[in-house]
Amino acid sequence: MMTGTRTEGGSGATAEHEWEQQLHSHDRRVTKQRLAVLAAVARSQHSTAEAITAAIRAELPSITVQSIYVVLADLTRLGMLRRIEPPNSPARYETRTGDNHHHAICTSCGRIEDVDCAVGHAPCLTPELDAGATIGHIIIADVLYQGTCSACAATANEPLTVKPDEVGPSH
Amino acid sequence: MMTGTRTEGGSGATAEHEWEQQLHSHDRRVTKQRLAVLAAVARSQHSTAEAITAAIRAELPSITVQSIYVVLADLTRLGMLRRIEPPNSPARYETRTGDNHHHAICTSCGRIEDVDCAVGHAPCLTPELDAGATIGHIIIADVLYQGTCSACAATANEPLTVKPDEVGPSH
DNA sequence: ACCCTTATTGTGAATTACTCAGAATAAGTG
DNA sequence: CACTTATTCTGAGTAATTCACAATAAGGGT
Repeated sequence: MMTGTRTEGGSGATAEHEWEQQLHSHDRRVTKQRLAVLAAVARSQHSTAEAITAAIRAELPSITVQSIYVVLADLTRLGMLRRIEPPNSPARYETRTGDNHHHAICTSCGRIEDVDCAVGHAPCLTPELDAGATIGHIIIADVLYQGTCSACAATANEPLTVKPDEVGPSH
Repeated sequence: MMTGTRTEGGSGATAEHEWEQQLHSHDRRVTKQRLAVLAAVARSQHSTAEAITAAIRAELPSITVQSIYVVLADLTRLGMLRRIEPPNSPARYETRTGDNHHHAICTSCGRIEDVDCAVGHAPCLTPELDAGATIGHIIIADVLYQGTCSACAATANEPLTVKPDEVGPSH
C-alpha cells in the first residue's frame, strides 16, 4: 500500500494516509466526506465552508453544507484544521495547525496569506498585561495584519470595494 | 457652555460636545440616536449591537436595532468607533480609536480587555512579510490574545463553556 | 421663526452563516 | 456477513446583519 503510482498529482495519497491515521487516533471513522474536506482545505488554504462545499461537490455531488459544517467543526476541535475568522468574511479553514502563525489579509481583494511570527513565538505572547489586566493566562495570540497586496496596489483599487468572499481562496 | 456642573457624572457633556464637533466635521447631522450610541459605547466599552440597543432604549425607547446597526457602521467608517470581531461573538464596539491597541479575551467568560502593544507601535507592523508575501503595505496589525482571566481561573471553569455574549460588556 | 431639502431613522422583509433535531446511511467490529 | 453506533442527510430554525422604501427631522436659507 502506498507504493507505485497515484491517480492524482500533488501530495494526495501521502497526506490521505496521514489523515486516516490521525482520524483513527482520535477515534473517528474514516469517511470519504472527512477525507474530501481535508483534501479540499489542503488544496485551497483559507477557503470558506461554501468554497469547500463547491470544491467537494465536483467529485462527491451528494454532500450537504450541513455535513461540511459538522466535519469542519469536528476536525477543528481535533486540531486537524484551524479556523480563522477574518472581519467581513465567513470563517475560513486551513490545514497548517500546531505552529503559531498569523495571517495577513488584503482589505481590497480579501487575499489571505500566512505570516510567521517575526521573532519566533514569544514576543506576541508577552504583552504588558500587568497594567490592570485580569486576563493573565494567555494561551494564544492571533495577529491579523491588514493592508493591500501588490496586485491591488497596482490596480489602485479602493479599499473594501470587493467583499473578501467574492474572491476565491488565497495562496 | 461646558462650564460649571453637569447633570450626570463621568465625562458626559464634555465628550458630547466633542462628538457633535466631530460629527459636524464629517458632514454628519447631530442626532440624538448618534449621540446615544456614542454615549452607550463610551459607557460600556466592547459592547454588542444588542447590548447597545438595550442600553439606549432606557432613555430612547423608540430606537430600532436597524438604526443602531446603521449608526454603528457609519461611525466606524468615520473612525469615531472601532469595531472588533471576537470569535464566537457578535461584533463589539469601542470608543478608543486611532491608537494601535489590541485586545485580550477570556475564552471562558468572554471578558474583553484593552492591551497596549508591548513595544510601542512598530513591532507588530513589521513581520517577516518579505518571504514570498504579496501583501506588502501593512496598515494595521490587530492582535487578539486569548486566555483565561483570573476570575475564571479561580472558578476553574472549562474553556468556552459560556458563550462570550452571554456575558455583559467588559471593563 | 418657518420652510424646504435631503440626510437619517423607522418599518418590514430578506440574507448570510451557521446550528439543531431526528431519520437514513455506512464504518468498523466480532 | 451482521450489528452497533458514529456519521451523514433532510428539513427546519436561529442569530446577526443588511436591504428597500416610506416617514421623520436636522440644519441651511429666507
